[in-house]
Amino acid sequence: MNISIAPTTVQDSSSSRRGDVAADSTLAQAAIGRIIDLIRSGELAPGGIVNEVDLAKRFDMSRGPIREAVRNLEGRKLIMREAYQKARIVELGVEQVQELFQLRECLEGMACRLATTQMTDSELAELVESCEKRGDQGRLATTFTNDFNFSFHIQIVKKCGNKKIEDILTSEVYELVRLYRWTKKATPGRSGRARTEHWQIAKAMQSRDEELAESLMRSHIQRSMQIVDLPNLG
Amino acid sequence: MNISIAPTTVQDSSSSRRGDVAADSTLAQAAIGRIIDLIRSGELAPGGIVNEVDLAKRFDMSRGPIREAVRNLEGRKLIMREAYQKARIVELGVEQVQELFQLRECLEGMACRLATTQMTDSELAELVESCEKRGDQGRLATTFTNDFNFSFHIQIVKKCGNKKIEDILTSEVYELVRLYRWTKKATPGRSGRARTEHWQIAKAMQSRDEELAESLMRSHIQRSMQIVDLPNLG
DNA sequence: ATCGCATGAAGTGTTGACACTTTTAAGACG
DNA sequence: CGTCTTAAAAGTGTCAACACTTCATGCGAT
Repeated sequence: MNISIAPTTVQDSSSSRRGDVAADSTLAQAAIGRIIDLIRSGELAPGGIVNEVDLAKRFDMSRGPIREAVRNLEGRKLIMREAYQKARIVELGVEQVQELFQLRECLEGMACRLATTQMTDSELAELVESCEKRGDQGRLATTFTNDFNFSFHIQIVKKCGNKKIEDILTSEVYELVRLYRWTKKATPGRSGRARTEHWQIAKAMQSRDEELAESLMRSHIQRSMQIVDLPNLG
Repeated sequence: MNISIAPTTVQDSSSSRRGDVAADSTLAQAAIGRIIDLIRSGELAPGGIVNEVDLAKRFDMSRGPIREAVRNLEGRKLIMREAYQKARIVELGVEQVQELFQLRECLEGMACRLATTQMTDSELAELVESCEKRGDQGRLATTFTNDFNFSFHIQIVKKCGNKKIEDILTSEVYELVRLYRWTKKATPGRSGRARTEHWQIAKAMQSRDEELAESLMRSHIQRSMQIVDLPNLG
């Protein structure tokens, strides 16, 4: 069936299939997308080393485009490296994950506030509805099955009307958050509570209460961080 | 005397002089710094085209490192480009500058709140003092004389304890804000009012009032945006 | 046995040549 | 004259070879 997964990042996502659109016209661009795919699929885990030669061979291109791609990802702070040292996928310690969620909290809080004034009535109705009908997501058999929780947040962010905020969230923050998400499922009952919180936020937005919407979103994100336990790090 | 200007970005700043520290060990790294210098100095203005060959000749290196540098800056969203098209320094329209300030508002608001709990008493005392003694800055004869207004904000951001927020502000937001700052001076009386607002913020922080500090910082930034008038854009 | 040093291997950094795309400008044609 | 075609120029994209740095292995000396 091959459902193309809606990628958080609009431009540079999975390049693997679909050669029709000529979306990734240059190899470097394609490399960016494919490396991100590797990161999302977990093949390149946090702290994992990014070997230019390996990637070049695997993607069947020379090292030039690879280096450009790595530099780009480095600019987005998804990859870290120092001169002549192996590049690594960023690895976040406990405090750094907390920092990330603080960042997300204030950005998404603002996004939610803005979206509350920006979205149309019908869009909001749709948002509420999507919170009410349950169990309909997560059954797509893909690499990222646990993406569905994001869709709510992404819907809002995309409609906040502020491209800068949207950009930082989708191209930097979410990619990182995604890496530390998989343990979340372990906590039972969380999923249902999250859904309730989503519904409350949507309702606040529908009644055009910016203040409440932002506040709810912020505490929702705070709560969601407390669940993420970090297994392996110093 | 050669006062080295404290650069907003710690790592990748001016590489021009000081060959002792071997800070920019690779050419690509050096190129990043020098391009940023070019942007800050205004030689590469918003909308200006970034020519790889020119830069390569000017920096006396091959195009490889230049391309990597451009890719990095592209990742930071300071440079835009599409395949086979000339790369350009990002150019912001009116709405986009507003978006940028919204972003800055929520990030710095959060940073200010965090710094209020993080900074020591002596650091806060120093901050207040630096707001009270006036006319002592801006006399450094450099390319960026009007940087001094930033120093207040940077002091706070550096002490907020959240590296992610600090990073986004210094390596992405401030660079862009800087580009649209020079018209600000035109408004008379603004400078004094800004100083007053800085003092009020510092005072709120000193009395450890997070809520007030964040709120004051947010309105301070809102006000500072309203001053920036955009001369040339569609 | 351990420490230090040489030596190779693996990986990153840089380069100049070549291929492709876009833009510019000149010339042919209406 | 203006417009279309076309060829050169300018700029970007890619590659393969080479230089440099770091890491790993093993050898010999103490």
